[in-house]
Amino acid sequence: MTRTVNERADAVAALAEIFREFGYEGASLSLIGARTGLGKGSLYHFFPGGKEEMAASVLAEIDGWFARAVFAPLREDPDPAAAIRRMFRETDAYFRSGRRVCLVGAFALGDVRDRFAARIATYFAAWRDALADALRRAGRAEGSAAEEAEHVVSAIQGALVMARAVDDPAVFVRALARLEAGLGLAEP
Amino acid sequence: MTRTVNERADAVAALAEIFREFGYEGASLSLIGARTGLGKGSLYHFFPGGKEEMAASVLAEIDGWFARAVFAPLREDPDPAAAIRRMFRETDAYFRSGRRVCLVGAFALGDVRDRFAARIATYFAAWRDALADALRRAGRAEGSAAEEAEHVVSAIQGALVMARAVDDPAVFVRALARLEAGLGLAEP
DNA sequence: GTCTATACTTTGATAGAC
DNA sequence: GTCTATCAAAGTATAGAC
Repeated sequence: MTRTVNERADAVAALAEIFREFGYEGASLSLIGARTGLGKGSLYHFFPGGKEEMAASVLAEIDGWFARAVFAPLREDPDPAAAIRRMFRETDAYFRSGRRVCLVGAFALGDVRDRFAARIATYFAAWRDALADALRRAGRAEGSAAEEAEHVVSAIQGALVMARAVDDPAVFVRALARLEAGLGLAEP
Repeated sequence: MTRTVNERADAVAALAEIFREFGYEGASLSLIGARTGLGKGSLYHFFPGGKEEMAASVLAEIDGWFARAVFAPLREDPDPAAAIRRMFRETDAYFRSGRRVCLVGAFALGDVRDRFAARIATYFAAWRDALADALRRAGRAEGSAAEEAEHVVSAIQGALVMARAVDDPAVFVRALARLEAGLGLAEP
């Protein structure tokens, strides 16, 4: 039994890795079938909308994970500095210390930008705004918080690009450390 | 006469825009034919290796442009601070103030990463090392110059990703200004 | 050099048996 | 739910006339 997927949630998780590795156009249905161990029949049973619905489901899953694990704490944790430190920890873990790319960023640069434009924009804006909120609650001035948040989110993306480009995950780890230190939060 | 391309160099320039817009897999030969006004026969006359040779030629052209306009001055200009300021100006112009994506970065995240891995890595490493060299010559300590250069190059990439993701080129302009100011170079 | 026509493969997607 | 068979369309690439 080479079956690796038993329900839709498993399928979405597997699809995420496949899209990360091969991109949207590069992930053919035959490749997806081989990787998930699911035939086309099963795939279209889970995702009647075909490949586009598969990718949309993956993006929704990513969005949901970040909303729960990162954005919500940034907005709601009574200790905003702790929430920001947690953001860096979760980000490092999620991106496997630079060995995993950001699918949303890859889609933003790639051929499917327009197809998922709304969801891509929402993901980045939500991250930036949640971080700005935490910075404000931690005592930053309005304008400074917004600018700093935009910088951190965009620099994280850049570190993922460069880590992958030069094939050195340490680039990402160094960037996270530098960004966190640059915010000058009190240690717990 | 809808012909838009008269020689190989024109074809490479047109191909660069097409790959930027649609990605490698998304740029089909029929699309390329339609955009360049060249038939398949002409395309295979210019690029016997097919699409892969087209993309490789584009990457080589980009690499060459940056080497001449940015990397060489960073290494050779007797005034390293001026070369760094020039780097920011050229980068802003090249990426159309955030309206153009970096094809090398897009390839690094995308499905063709492995195919062009060597050239992608070289581009990023050359930029980082040339900038570190200029920073060193401008008086930075060894370790600080390398770290700062890595940060600037990766943050530029991230700003391009985010500008595209939220569809706001101003993100890129703000990032360049912040990075340049952060280097604390004397104004000319 | 450039075009048209075409070979051959793979794509995403559907239908129907079980 | 899952499989096999199959579809039409699009993919890259080649051949040959001009």
